[in-house]
Amino acid sequence: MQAQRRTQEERRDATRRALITAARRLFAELGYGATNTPAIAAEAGVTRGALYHHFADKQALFEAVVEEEHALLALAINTAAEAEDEPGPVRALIEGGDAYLAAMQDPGRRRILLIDAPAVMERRKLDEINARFGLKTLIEGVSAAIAADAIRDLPVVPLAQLLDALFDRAAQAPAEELADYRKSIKALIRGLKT
Amino acid sequence: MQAQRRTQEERRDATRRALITAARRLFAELGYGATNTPAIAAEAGVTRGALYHHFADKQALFEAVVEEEHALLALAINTAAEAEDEPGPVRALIEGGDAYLAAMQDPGRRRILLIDAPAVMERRKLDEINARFGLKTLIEGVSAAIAADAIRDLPVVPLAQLLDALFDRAAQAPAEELADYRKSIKALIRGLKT
DNA sequence: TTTAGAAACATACTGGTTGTACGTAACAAT
DNA sequence: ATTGTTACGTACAACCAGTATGTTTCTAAA
Repeated sequence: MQAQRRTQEERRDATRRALITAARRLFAELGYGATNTPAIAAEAGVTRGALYHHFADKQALFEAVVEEEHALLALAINTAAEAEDEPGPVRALIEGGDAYLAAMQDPGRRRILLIDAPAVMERRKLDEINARFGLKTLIEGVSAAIAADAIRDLPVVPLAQLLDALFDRAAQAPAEELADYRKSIKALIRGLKT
Repeated sequence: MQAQRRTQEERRDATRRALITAARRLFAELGYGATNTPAIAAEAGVTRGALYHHFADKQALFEAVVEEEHALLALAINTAAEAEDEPGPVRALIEGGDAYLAAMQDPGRRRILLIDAPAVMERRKLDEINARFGLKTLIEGVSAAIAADAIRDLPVVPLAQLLDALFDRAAQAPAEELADYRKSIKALIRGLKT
């Protein structure tokens, strides 16, 4: 079969995409440690040479996966948020959290973002990604709520981090207990009302 | 030098201790992934043969380290708790949290318990250890607070998990922001009051 | 107190994995 | 066409986890 002529950028993007997709699949299913580069390359239909041409090492590939997964997650949440009509700032926080929990129902996504990423990536790098995506929305939400005098005046970033921690933990709860977690989270957030 | 005669149990305990201590040092400093068994054995002053005689694999050694670290953590917290005189159940939760945060100021401990353990160990095993130590205390505290009608009636275990998540996140905050985190946590818990 | 057996190690080896060096093919520019 | 550059493929070296096997130390019974 004759290889069709492609521009370098097309070639590059295609194999990068194949690699990231394959890696995401395997990282999600097996975890970072149990996933090896031969398997990733095979799943992507390329050789390890291609992998190490596009990514410095296995960790760099993982970081690319994490970045994309965060972007997809943010997309899912924002999509859900735009469907809602403007509620109060406290309700917005709770509903945003619900959207987050819904988007986190994929076990692979949990494995990558909540379990492996903190262990594999440098703290700084993960924080930076977080700041650009999920946490950013939360900080804005908390800020708005405080500005509207809807919740107590507390340090914004720490409070946002804590709410983030609540949702992260709830996301890892067994599905049948999710409702109880949501109930408690609602109570915790509502307790912040002025 | 003549090897003094030791009982098997003494030999066994001594090398197990040396291995766990050495492993704890290296896991704390380098993380699980970057720590290799030759380094652990060298640091412990034994060979890898001894390591694999006492532990099934690297992961089993790590789990032993986690178990001990959790025990030490619980010990530190309980010691601090007994120094306090009996406060109200809500104050008890907050002060218990402060003791936890104080005991978590060791970066190696954070690395092992909060970063690596969730990624390395099976969920079930880690949950089981948690249930025996830190979380157990929290569940009791939450239970007592609800029984005393000091906080709202919410599902105990989920709420305890969520509070645990709060403290875990706060423990990972930069030292200079710890005060802000504690302030927000206090507000969140106090907001649960009936 | 010798001796058989078991437990506690040490040594040697194997398979697998990561990262690199180097070679080749595809595209780009002149 | 050719020359350089980017995208890959192949071969290799280092390392590491785990195992198999040998050796030493302790235990206990004869």
